[in-house]
Amino acid sequence: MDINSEKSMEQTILETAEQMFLERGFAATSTTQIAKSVGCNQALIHYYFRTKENLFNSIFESKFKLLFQRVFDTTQLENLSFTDKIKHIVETHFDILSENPKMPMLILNELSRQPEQLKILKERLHALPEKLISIMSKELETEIAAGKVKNCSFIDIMFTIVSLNLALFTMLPIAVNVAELNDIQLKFLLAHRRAENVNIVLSYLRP
Amino acid sequence: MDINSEKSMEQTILETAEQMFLERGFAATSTTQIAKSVGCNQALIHYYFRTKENLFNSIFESKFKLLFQRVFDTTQLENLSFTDKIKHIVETHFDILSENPKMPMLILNELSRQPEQLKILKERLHALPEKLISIMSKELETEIAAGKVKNCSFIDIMFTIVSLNLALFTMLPIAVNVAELNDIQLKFLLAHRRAENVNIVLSYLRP
DNA sequence: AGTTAGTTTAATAAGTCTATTAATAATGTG
DNA sequence: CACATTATTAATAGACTTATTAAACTAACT
Repeated sequence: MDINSEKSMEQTILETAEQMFLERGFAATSTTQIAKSVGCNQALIHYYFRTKENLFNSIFESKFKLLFQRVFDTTQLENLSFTDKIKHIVETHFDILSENPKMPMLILNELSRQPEQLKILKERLHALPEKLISIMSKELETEIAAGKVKNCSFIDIMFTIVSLNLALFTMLPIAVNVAELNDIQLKFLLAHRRAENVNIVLSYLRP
Repeated sequence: MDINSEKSMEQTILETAEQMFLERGFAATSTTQIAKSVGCNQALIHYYFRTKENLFNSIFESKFKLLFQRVFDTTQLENLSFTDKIKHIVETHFDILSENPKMPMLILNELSRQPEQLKILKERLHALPEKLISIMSKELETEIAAGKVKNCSFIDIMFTIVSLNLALFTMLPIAVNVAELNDIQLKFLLAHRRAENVNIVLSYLRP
């Protein structure tokens, strides 16, 4: 009897709902379906979270914050050259998305749908990227001045990194279907694009 | 009295529905809402298209085909150098998305939701990219052999182009909100990223 | 004017969805 | 043990959905 088998109903609902929201999105997931999947009465969902929106937001906000924190974590960057820092950022971002491949679509869909939620997140998290941006921007200037890196802004670099990594995971379900990839081929594609995305960004930085 | 003011009801429904599907997606758009927006009875939607799925698919398929054709059109590429061909492809793809900024999200959402529809489109359109791919792959080989371009596959180049352009438009609603961009700033961002995406791909190709 | 084909509407069936309420079961506490 | 709190269920209200049916309206042709 693991202590986890006594997992609270509230926690089970949260975890089940998260999977279902990731799989089908907010609109296409009903509290009835969640309850059925959890194996409890539908009213219980509303007992714990009152509204479906509440349930969604509490899941979404914590998950988003968690991922956001990891993306902007600077502790692993110390003692790395500028190029290696960039490489590390691309790879870390890629790996976080790898572990949460359905999150990009959910974020894009639900933050476009709920601009209020976006404002809340923005206010709550705006301080997080600052450290990374300040460190990298300063170092980028030095590199540019030394002629080691092409003249560009760190924001543009970030934009490029996020674009390359994000797009891969938003297109993945379609790509897998079109190319009829099996698990091994999928794994290969991911490893290949992970390396390629690093290459692309580093090529872009060459003066 | 323009002859267009006598636009058929069927056409009006198609056009209105297209806008609403683009704006809110399939699940969040009801035939009731479409009818209301068109200004007709809700049963009329079903009279012309029988099901909501039918209506959606006939809009989606024709639109998708149209865009797909433009992306893989090769007529404008003749007499251009390899580098200029790549530049032209990136810019054309970007411009097509610019004119249809909401299509990327709709495609990503609905093709993931409807794998059958994806198979139909795949069978119907698989011949279209062939010409472009064959031309470009051949030329790419020559360039690589001459040491003018880094060793890579055309599929990888395509993947990169689509990623960079697609991601911009999927992130755009969020970016505009977060950065609180006005129309002029938005226009500037788009022009800037259009040029930047070309730069990124061309940098990547440098040996 | 009368018939017909095509268009549009009103009414409604059958189902799902969110959310609430009241009743019951389980658990903890003095 | 008795009481209070918490968890869970059944039942249901009320709104909204897709889709169908039959009736009404419109325009064209004979």
